[in-house]
Amino acid sequence: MTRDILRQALPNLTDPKLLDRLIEKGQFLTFEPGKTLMEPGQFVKAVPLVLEGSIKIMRMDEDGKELFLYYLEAGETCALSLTCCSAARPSEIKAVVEEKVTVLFVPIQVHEQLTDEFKQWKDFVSSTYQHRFQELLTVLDAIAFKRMDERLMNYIVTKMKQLKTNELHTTHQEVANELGTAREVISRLLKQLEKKKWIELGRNVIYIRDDFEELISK
Amino acid sequence: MTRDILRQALPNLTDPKLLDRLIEKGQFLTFEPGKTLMEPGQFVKAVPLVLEGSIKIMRMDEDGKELFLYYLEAGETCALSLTCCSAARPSEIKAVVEEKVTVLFVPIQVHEQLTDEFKQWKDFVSSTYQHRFQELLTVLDAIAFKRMDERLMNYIVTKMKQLKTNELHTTHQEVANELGTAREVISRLLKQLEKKKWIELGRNVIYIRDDFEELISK
DNA sequence: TGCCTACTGTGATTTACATCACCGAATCAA
DNA sequence: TTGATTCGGTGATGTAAATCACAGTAGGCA
Repeated sequence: MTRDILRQALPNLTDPKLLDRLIEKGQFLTFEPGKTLMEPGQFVKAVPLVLEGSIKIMRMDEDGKELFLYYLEAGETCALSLTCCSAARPSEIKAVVEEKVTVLFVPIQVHEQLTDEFKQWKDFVSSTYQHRFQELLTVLDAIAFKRMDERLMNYIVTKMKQLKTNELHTTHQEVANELGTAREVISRLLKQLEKKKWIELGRNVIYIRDDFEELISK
Repeated sequence: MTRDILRQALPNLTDPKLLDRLIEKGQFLTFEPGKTLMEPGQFVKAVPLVLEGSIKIMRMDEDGKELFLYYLEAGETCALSLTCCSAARPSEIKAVVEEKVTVLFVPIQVHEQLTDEFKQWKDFVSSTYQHRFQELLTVLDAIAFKRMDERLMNYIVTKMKQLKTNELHTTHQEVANELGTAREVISRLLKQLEKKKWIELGRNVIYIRDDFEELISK
């Protein structure tokens, strides 16, 4: 039942009236991995609430270069959608499904009513802003102050945790895109990690040692 | 009268009850240029509302390198303060007075009451988040996708507009700090701009041609 | 007046990363 | 099966920026 999915994904939203409204006014949709949900320039007319799975959010520059920002996971919503809809501005980001997702789309007008009527919703939105702000600052730090090898290692850890696995099924090209660099750079850095025996490389797959996170933090 | 200052700085806050509360519960303070209002690690216990003047907000990394994020100007508040207080986390940024400021500090509990009680305040906070989000994304783009010469030119334009002058009284070192780079880099890039006759350099001062902005945008 | 310090200019060298060029190996599709 | 395509490896070279080194100069102040 949809109500249970909502409860599970959003334990902080307990008010039955709020849940009723979300179920009544929102639209439940599911998407397969790889599906692009949002591209720069598109207008946002609903706030997406992720109930299951995850969505990858990226920033893009004029000539198509991209940069990974963060994941939206179950129970989260997109601060950028919130800002874009409210300001009636086109999206500044690209959103691609990472793991099969169930999303509840809440129309922007409904979202605004809910903000006025339900403290729980207001707090949820506010904590979303806070969370995303923190994440943006982390990305900023990485780009401004860290070298690519460190960023790559952090990327691997993030992906491992997010997908709960220590085999990443991806290509060097894809990793390079998400870190906003060139394929060769990633290939070379991965090779270095392999030489240190911290990972093993296969075609379309990176096997990561269980103690990878401890290794990099020292 | 303080009420008039508030009205002028914040034309969107018209509700007399809201203004009364701000005046009654908030604390008005002024600071001189150069004064550091916030450093990383400090805790925030009040939301600062800038009424006059401006404050420079910077991100810092572990070894003290800094990076200019944005200015807080009259009528604005700091989204990071909002997130830090609410989450009771230490500040992640440094705030330095740029032009003599008058600030109204609103204690965090009062801010939270106001959010519940006054739609105008809620909207103000929400639009602050949106605005800052945009600005953070702009900074992110600059660092991720632009070269230093372009960033320097944008920096000059921003400063010119913000201080409403075409003479910047500053040192190359200071500019370098704010852009997170080395003094020599800035000196060389400024020299290039001088060779192109877009600016003139003096000791502690950069004179900028009136049509600088048009020049760089072509 | 003269010294000291802060600011600026500039060469030389190093570094991280980007770009180019190309190769072989794995995989897919006809 | 074979030809094409995608993926990964790696050298060579280019480039923005960081770092080092040092010298000249303007102002502050003793």
